[in-house]
Amino acid sequence: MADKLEPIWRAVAAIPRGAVDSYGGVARSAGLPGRARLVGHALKVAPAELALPWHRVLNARRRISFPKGSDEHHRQRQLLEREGVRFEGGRAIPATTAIADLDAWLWKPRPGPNHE
DNA sequence: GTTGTGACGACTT
DNA sequence: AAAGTCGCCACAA
Repeated sequence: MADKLEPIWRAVAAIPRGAVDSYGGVARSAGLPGRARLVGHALKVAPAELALPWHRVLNARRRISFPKGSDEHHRQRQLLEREGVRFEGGRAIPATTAIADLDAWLWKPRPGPNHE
């Protein structure tokens, strides 16, 4: 078994339900920065027994990488929606977006007394 | 060895 | 926004 694929599979398995990650993000988590394509390959050849949440991996634009209209595309979208991920204009909105938005609000430089 | 392809991504037009 | 270009590298022919 290729040693490179195992850390990738682990990283994918670690994506929480309702969340999504990108191929590049998974690659970095696996200690293989710049190897996004390898992640795609790893998922393609992943043994079914691992039951990986492969559907939580999208491309950097948070879009499904399969051609729109393909069976795989539809299957992935259905699996994501089943766990609370919504789609707007083909873009995936993770179930944890509310938290991400709050985080952005907390960090956004807003008008008012600000001390550095 | 060389070439083309690809579940990708960052950058530049 | 959309289309190129380039870097990445495993794999098949």
